[in-house]
Amino acid sequence: MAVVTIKDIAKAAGVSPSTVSRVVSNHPRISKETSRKVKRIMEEMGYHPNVMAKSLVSKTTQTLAILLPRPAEELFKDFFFGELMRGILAHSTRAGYDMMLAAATSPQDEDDTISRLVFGRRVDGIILLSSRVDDPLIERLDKHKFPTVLIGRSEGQPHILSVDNDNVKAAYDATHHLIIQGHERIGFVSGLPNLTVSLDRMEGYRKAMNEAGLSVRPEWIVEGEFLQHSGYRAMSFMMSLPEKPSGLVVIDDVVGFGVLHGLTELGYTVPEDISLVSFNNIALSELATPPISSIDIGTYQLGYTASQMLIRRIQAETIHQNRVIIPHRLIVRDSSVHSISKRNS
Amino acid sequence: MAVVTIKDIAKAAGVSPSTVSRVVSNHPRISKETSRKVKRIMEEMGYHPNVMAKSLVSKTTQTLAILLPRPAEELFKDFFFGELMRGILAHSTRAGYDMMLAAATSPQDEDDTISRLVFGRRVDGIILLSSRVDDPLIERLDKHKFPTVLIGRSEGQPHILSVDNDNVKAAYDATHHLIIQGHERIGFVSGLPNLTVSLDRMEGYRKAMNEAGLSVRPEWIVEGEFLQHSGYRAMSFMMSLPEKPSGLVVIDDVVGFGVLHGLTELGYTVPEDISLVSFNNIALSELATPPISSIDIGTYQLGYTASQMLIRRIQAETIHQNRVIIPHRLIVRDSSVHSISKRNS
DNA sequence: CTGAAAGCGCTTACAG
DNA sequence: CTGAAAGCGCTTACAG
Repeated sequence: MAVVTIKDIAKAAGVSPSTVSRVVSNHPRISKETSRKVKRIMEEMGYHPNVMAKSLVSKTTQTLAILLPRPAEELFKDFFFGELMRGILAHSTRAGYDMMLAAATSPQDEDDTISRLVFGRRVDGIILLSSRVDDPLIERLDKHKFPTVLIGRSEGQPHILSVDNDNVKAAYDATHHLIIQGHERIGFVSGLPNLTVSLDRMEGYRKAMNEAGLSVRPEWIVEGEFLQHSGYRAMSFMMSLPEKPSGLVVIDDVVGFGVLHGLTELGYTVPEDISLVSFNNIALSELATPPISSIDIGTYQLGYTASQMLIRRIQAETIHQNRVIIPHRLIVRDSSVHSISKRNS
Repeated sequence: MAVVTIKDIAKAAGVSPSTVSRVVSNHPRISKETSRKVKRIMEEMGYHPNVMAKSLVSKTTQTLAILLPRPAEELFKDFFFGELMRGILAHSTRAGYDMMLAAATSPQDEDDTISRLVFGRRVDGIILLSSRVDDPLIERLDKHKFPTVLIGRSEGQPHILSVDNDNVKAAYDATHHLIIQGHERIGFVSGLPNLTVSLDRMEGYRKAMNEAGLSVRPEWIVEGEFLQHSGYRAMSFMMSLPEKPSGLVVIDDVVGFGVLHGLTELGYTVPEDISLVSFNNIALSELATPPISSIDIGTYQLGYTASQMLIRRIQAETIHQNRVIIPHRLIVRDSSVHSISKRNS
């Protein structure tokens, strides 16, 4: 590729590089005539401004980064992630920002990545996915006042920008839904215990159970990862108990798929034997057999809003709320309700 | 954030900026002592090299871009994409490259994005997803000899680097599998006709049908998008025909989910009434009811290999094959086989 | 309305 | 082993 610089254009147009630069940035005090001529020459010679050089002087990169949580490998297996990306990209593209995807394989690696991207001034802001309890990273970014938006929540840094759901309430609603269907033995298939989302949903589950005066057996609570695999395992464990739950709240639809598959395989019927509600409402939940009841957490909105807040912050606009809660709603499907007429049974 | 530059370090260490630069890049002819001292001071002052400045002089960015096909919005709805990204990121991260995600909303926008990223020298190479027939973009990149890898194939530029499946053979295999199960009326639910993957799979389908002496009715071929929605629509159309197919080859698992759901809803049984094979083998395919037979196209490998080829190309290493074909294999599940004992029927 | 000059933060022959 | 100088491609006060 031939590299055409601003100097080449200047020479060809018989003006100074300063003038070319002003034409490129549509500076107001440039004569129409000069502007037209320079633009024509840029076109002819195939000029494209060097983004790096521009960044260096403007000290801005027009780029954001999404930092994938450590086990990025796993993350992508959860389909929830794609929807989140859609939301983030929709807004950032519109606002003229490029998006960088940074995967970190180890904590050490994560530190290096942050150093490179953030302190190396490669990006203007960063979106953090999946908040862990006591995440040192959040503290580090916060201390340096680097524009950051967290999807989730952080206990240590209450003033950090964040977008989240009310996960306590969401889990409460899911559990309550099973309770009013008459279930008394309700289990909870959770995610990794170091994720705030796991803690919050657990809390909502317990709260609903307590309020209803139902007891929570420790063996009805199983932790795992966000993989169908985990759902399968959790299910086989619970179904081996002398006193089995009759309803399950499951941390994620993919895990829910695993649970459902396992139950079917063991000959149980959903919802007759076991009722099921999970979270995230991924596109395939409604296509499961039976369709899975799920808490829609507004995944796309979550991403869109995160991008919006981050860009506002970068552009030093006033931000009215440091913490935005995206509303959730329970989508009731056949996996949790007997009374809905089964179409093919 | 306080900005510490190489000059600050130089001053504090009592050496020249050149020396600091050499320490940073582990230049061999720097005394152990100087190196140690400078490193200590960098640590103390919190020095991080400015990536933009480095790029400007080195003319390399250590960054790749993935250009999302135009309707990126849709793409993310297909779960296949996440797996592809996993593969791409796994390798690129390992090789020390950052990844940029570029979404283009319109053709115009796509051009601007390319100009900015490629000609603005913001990235060192680019991975193109989803090859369309006669894609002008491929030609443009190829003409400028910009390091590019295409996931898919391009008729116009046979020498461009590409990673692909043998989609003709894959569809042949899928169709043949139905044929040896005794099906004679087999339909094909395709994707958008401007994608090479749609064309190739269609060809394989026709080929298998022809070889077996089976006729292909035009109404048994339906085109749509890669969404469950499309599967649903295709299915209702075909099931309204006087002569319905008894087997279906479906371009994508997500579409397959839609087909399956629709069939179940209409009271058909799979595979007894209709047998089904689709492509991509996404994680949830095996959890469908019944589990969906699918051609595993090695999605992760596809991404991994693309990244590998691109980085080799950038680093000017010898590339033995311009075009790499990732092998596929048919995963037979209950959706296409009567004889497998149904666990719960 | 336009140009000359300085500078963004780094690297790298060229000398020594 | 180390430094001074030039330069990567751009922008932006400062003059005029």
